[in-house]
Amino acid sequence: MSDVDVIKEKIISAAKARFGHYGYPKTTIAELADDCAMSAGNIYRFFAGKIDIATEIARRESLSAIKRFEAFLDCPYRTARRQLEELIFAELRYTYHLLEKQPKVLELAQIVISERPNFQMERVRRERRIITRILQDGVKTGEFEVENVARAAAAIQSATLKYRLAQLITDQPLADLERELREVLSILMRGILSRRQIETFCSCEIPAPEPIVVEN
Amino acid sequence: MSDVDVIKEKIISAAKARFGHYGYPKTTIAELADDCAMSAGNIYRFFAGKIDIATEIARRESLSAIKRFEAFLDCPYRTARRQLEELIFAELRYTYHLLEKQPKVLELAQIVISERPNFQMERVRRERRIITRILQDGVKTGEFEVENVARAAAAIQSATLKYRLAQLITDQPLADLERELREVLSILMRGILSRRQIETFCSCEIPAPEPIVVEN
DNA sequence: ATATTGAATAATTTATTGATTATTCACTGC
DNA sequence: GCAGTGAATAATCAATAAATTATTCAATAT
Repeated sequence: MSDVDVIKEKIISAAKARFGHYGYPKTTIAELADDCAMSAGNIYRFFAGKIDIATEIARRESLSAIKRFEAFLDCPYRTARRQLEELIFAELRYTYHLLEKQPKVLELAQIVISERPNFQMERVRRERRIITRILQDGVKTGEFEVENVARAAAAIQSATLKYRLAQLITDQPLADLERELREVLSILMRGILSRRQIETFCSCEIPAPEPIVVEN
Repeated sequence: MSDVDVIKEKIISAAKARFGHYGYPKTTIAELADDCAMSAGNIYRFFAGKIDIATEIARRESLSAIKRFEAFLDCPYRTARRQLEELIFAELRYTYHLLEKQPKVLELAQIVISERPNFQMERVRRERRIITRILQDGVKTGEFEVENVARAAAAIQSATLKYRLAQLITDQPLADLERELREVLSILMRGILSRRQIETFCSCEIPAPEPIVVEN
């Protein structure tokens, strides 16, 4: 890690702490500079602007979440179906808890999105790639049967959108959302499972709630 | 219609015109009163407050839209599936065009929702009732096969949420959204059709785009 | 040279004020 | 008594000023 990178990390780290505690607007560049024992002006040798620090933090949070979800690809579940269900449930629970326990994260996300409109695109694409991968596996083993994997992945992503933005759309409690998602997935799964699989269809492969710890 | 109701209508009518043209915030009670040839204070004998006039207008718009969609229940489509598909597509197109052509409607809706948080509840419930009805019909004729009609209706409503709030969630053009919805519905339908129906499944029952005129 | 500073400037936010507007209500006319 | 008024009050909004903050950059230190 280069010198520059070390200092960047120091700034990011100070910003994480302050943005998380006081929020983005209440944090000043001068404070971050103080935390890093440097002058305000010097911050600009490492980041083009305040919003870019926030964007970098959001990017990392987003990447770490995605990485967490990508882990489901290596998880040896019995079925692709189970894998897909676990993935979407994990997303619901993870983001729900994150936004509930760390309200400043939501604020930061909203600010970054409004200033950098295509920030979300990367995350959406990455998430879709995970879904695509699972679908491909399922198709290969004959578990799933879809005309076009890419389009099906997009459809599944859209159909479960509510459970990734839960708190922005509704004030239903988590248990409610989980019950609903269970039903949505049940129908979606039935919609992509192969005829062979449908014969033995049951709607209960979906995992029960379990506590999730939100990392910092 | 009582005297009071007549005057209420006059106020509503003036408000519709002004809210639609200048927007809610730029319209004053004094102007509405003028339009109705009465004093500002007198408005309050008919409505508890400015926001209540807006709420009544929004409620009517919402009811008229729902009524329009309820008409699909009487429409003699070949299949319940087709009926459901037509319904959701109609909702997408209708609200998309409404919000696109009459931006003040969106503004009004957002204001009403923020001031009267459970305003949407009635609409959501009514819409779900339509879906439920179609599902019931389909189950009766053996076209659909679902464990629990009410829960399935809720699931279908959630899974297609994006297409009822399109402009609030994405900036995709209508054609894009229609293509996506086609795929979502294709999967959902496959997920609720009975085994018998699945045998002859095709993914093309969904109607092609057609222009929709937004009423006032 | 390169890294850093801190004062200067530009942009934003906050506070303050003065309108404007929503809402109430004592009063008027029927 | 009921419908309606309009002046009085409360609440909100818009404009301005004041203060703070982001950003730049000439000067300084390493």
